[in-house]
Amino acid sequence: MTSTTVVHRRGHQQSEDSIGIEAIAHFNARESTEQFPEFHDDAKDLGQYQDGYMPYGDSPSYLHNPPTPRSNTASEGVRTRSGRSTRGRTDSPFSNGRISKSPAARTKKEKKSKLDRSKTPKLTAPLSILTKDLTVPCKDMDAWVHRSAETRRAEVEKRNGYVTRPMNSFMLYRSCYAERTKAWCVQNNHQVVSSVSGESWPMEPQEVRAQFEEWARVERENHAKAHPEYKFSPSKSGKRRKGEMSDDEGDDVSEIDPHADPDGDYRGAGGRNTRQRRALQQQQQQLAQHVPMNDVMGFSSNPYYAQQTMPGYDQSQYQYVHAGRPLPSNVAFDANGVPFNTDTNTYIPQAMYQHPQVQDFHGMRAPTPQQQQQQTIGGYGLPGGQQMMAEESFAVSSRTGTPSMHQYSNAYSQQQPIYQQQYTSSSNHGQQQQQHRQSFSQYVQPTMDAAMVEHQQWLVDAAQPQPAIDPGLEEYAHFENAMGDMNGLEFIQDSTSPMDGRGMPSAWSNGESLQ
DNA sequence: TTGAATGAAAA
DNA sequence: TTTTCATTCAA
Repeated sequence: MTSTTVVHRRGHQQSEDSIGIEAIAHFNARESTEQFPEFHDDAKDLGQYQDGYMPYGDSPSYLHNPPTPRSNTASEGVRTRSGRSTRGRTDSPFSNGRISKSPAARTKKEKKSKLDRSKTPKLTAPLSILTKDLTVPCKDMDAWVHRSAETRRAEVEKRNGYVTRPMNSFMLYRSCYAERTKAWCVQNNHQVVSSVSGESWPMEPQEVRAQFEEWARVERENHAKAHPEYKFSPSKSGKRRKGEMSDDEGDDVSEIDPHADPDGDYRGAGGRNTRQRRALQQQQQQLAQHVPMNDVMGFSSNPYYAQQTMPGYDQSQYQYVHAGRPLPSNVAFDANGVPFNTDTNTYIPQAMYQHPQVQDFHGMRAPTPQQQQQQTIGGYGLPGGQQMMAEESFAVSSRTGTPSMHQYSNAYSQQQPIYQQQYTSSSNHGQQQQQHRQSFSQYVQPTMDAAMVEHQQWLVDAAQPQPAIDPGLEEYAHFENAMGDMNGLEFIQDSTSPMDGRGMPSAWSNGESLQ
């Protein structure tokens, strides 16, 4: 059975994709869910194109070569390490600035998200925010992409000579937040990480994505330097195209399957040369020092972060949920409002979160964006590229009149560009800045509350056993007899005291320790 | 999971 | 020829 994915032209339902976001979009949701299907694809491409492209478009200082936008890649002759630029197809010399909509401009492909969404939390905000206060660190991607050629070659050695592809922006992003995502989801499942990352990625503010795209560019570059001869050559093992005959050549080229665990740290393939491996591990450990993302990238200058230091915001949230911010997904609260992990039935260690910036309540001095930037980006001792990037992003965002339709069906994103504009443009005027910040807070406030409610609801739902059928329904009563104890729902109702409830629904028994 | 790149079908 | 599409593969 070939796993053919039928291409439904009609955007019959993007639900699977954007539904997570949709759930958040209290603002848009009410209107029509219909608007998405048709516009989704186009809007996506356009939006992405702009978003991905513009931050670099004007970049005077950093490589003239913008990273490729999205689907329509390589519009600028991207120099791939393969030497041969992508001029095979999309790189038509003609398509100057124009995305040709030709014959059957189709959605690239229906994606089959094979992940059971019920096991993953719906994101109400990007991971950079949701996991902001987790003590679990982000990976230091800057150090990662700047690995020396020696290190890179050593890695290859470790893989029996297999040269892996450089990570693209999303993979870097995913990697950066993997641990945090696991912590937040309280699951150690790479599929969940992928899914959550994928949902979060389009919600990330431009600065963040631009930063990862920049890192991806650096990664490609350094990868090329380390492996000049490398050329991506995917195996053709896949099924043939339409009319292709299926005859010979079914040879699978892949004899080396260097990877197995998609998520984790690579575990040595051949396990040879222990000494070398060990040295490498040390190297890697040094390189992969963990540094909080906010500090690394100055993301705290982002409105998202700024807003979380708002007294009003924190206060209300703090009152609402004791942690004062979105919590990991498998969190529920006991009768006293103390958070505990529904997965393990244990209380959540305090260390899991920084405590809300209570000091901000009183002192309430959120650093200005400039301060943040200088502290974080400038102080990080980078080649300066990042600082540029940040500035560019701001500049760009200020001329981005319209947020891309697709990616933001939620209130955050729709507001963000607008706010950024004000936020940035007023950076020289303390008063205005204050004012804007305030207004942003006011605007976002209800959103965040809604998000919290949403999340709370999710937590509650998630904490329930999975029986998919509301016991309250009469219909269920009928089925109950018919189905008997088939589902073994016995333990359901002892939710009175969640703490002593032994059996957790299988859905939560993801097992797998957190390393 | 997204994105970069490939090879081949389709226009 | 150029554009579109299905695939592979990075973790």
